[in-house]
Amino acid sequence: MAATIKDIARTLRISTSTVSYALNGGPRTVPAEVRDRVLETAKALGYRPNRIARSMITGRTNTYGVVPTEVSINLARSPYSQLVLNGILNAAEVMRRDVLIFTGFDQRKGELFADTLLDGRVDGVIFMAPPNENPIFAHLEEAEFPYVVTSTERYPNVPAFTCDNVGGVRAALAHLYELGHRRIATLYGKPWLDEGELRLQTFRKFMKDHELEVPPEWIMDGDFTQNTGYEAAEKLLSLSNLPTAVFCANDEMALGFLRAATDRGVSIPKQISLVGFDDSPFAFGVTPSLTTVRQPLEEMGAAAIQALEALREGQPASNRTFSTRLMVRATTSSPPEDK
Amino acid sequence: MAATIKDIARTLRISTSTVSYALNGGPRTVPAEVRDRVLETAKALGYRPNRIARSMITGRTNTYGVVPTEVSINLARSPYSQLVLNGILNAAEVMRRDVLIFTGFDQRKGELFADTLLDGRVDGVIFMAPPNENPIFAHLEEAEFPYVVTSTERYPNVPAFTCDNVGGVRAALAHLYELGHRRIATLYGKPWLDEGELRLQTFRKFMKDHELEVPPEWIMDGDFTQNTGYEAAEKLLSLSNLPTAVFCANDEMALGFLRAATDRGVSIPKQISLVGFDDSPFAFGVTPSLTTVRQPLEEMGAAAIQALEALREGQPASNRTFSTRLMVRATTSSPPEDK
DNA sequence: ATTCGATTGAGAAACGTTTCGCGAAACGTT
DNA sequence: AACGTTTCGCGAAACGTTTCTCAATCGAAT
Repeated sequence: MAATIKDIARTLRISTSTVSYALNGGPRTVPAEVRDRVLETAKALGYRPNRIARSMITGRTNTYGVVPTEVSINLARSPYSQLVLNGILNAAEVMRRDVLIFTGFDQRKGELFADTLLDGRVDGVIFMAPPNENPIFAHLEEAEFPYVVTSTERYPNVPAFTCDNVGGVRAALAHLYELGHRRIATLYGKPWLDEGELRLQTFRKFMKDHELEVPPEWIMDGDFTQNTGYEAAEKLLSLSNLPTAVFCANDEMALGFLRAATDRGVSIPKQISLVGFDDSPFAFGVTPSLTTVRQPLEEMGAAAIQALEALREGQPASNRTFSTRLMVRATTSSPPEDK
Repeated sequence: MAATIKDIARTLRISTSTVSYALNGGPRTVPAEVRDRVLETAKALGYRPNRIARSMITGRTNTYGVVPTEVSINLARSPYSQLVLNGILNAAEVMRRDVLIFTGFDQRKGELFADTLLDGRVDGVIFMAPPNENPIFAHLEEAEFPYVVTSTERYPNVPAFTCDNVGGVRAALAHLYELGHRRIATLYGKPWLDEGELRLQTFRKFMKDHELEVPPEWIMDGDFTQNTGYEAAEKLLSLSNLPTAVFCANDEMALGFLRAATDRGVSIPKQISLVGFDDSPFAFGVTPSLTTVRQPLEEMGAAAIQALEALREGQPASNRTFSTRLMVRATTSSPPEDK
């Protein structure tokens, strides 16, 4: 049905190689007159190059893969993934690349998923916030397949695009400390993502450095969703021994916390100050607007795909840690006077 | 480097066809003993099937394309796209398909973009909220390439996945009317997306049927982003002649409106009631939480990709209009007594 | 024993490109 | 006129599969 390069060749009674050269301005030159005739017939026949066939030869597809992982799987509920993906897509657009989203990372594990990634459809792959341990990486390594990750530093030899977690958490806690808070709780992300753990460690270190006590029930875990933020808040707010501030490892959990507090008539920030992490798009729009640590997620996504491009050109791609910025808004203030 | 089917054949001194049959449980049977040996050697050699080569023959890729368009291009700022895409991805996951996101729809117009879509990488394509007129569709039509659209009914022969716009708008307006509102303004989406226009038409019809006057300055247009909602609100709120309610064609614009009102000290809903459209994830979380018309965007995305699958099996895929549901929340109340 | 059908295997064509090797023609230089 | 150098064009190999055709082997039924 669809016209091929052979059809053009046959119509013009010339060889397919000549057609190919003409069409591509290929490695060989073709007299202008012939080239024009080829272009003309191509148009007349409605010829469209078949990228699959080309890929067979060149081994290139001009397409990069993205693997959403457990953390980021539910795109709609994860501003993190939305922003990173958006950064990837916008950068891909200017690079004139397309983006293949692989599904089923969690279903088809290890070897099987490696088969999918390595089946020739993409030139490289980005893992968005991959979990700490997964057999897949060993397979990619072995096949010398280009890949990068965001938001984890767990894989030493892999180009990683992360934010300055330590600096970000410190800035948030220093802000609370300066406001006068001494009783600070935290809601961290479960440690299957090492950023969650890293933020918790930094929290612990900060508290220790400032000689502040943290009762164990003030250290709560969640899975980065609003729901777990809500649940954690309910548990925390029923304690007799309340903190005056809470630091959440991401904005979604902070938002859940905020909702729970509002539902229970606990005033934020009058009774409890709240800090999030990410600076999701809604952090500003929420009432009261959320104090949070901004990480440049779109830039990180863009850097990730640009790194793949560099890798593909044979250049070494290096890690990059983006700096964070504390966005002070309306959910933080001095702690209540009494007590 | 990578092992191929030929390597297996050579190692075992059998033909490639036998290997292929063994590997696929192919169209022909292979004695169990041979099959086991093939599978074993495949594993030993680290063989991975090359899907590109397979696609060349079968003409299938098990991948569907998604084209974000002008309206939805900025994934991160468009809850609409996020939800539809999420629906697509989740459905794709259970169908064991992957999703290729095409970039550059607006840069490379018409013919050129058709080349990209038809280059063999995908079995069909979903246009998320495509604009009213675009030459691309004629090309796809001509190539008999499977495609579907969401949120437009402009293309009569194309399977479309939309919501019941007329019913949704009517429900929203009827709600306001019952609360006692008679002075209602609207912020509609620019008519390059026909849903914007459709919602405006329905608004006009409703107002006419109920013999309500609408001064022209109460009919404002936006481009479905928060910013235009904010700007429209600023303009509207500086009028001497204020409505008591505003219907926005999507939640983003409603949110922008809400922010502008808050900034100006105009109380929602006491002074002005506000209704949105979509029921984005944040509509519930915002303060005051937004009254809005819910459309099942994730279901629509899932239906779209399932329709492609049906199309591919040769079954005719039909249009589908999803019903909407009015979510009454805190931005609507009776109009102020005075005046 | 002979025939028939089913099973098994080999070989090769096909998918649509890109690009290499080779020869012929054209050109300019001595 | 002989030579080297470009330019031009053709044919064919290659990429890694799937699947067709054909032939050979094997059982079982006549």
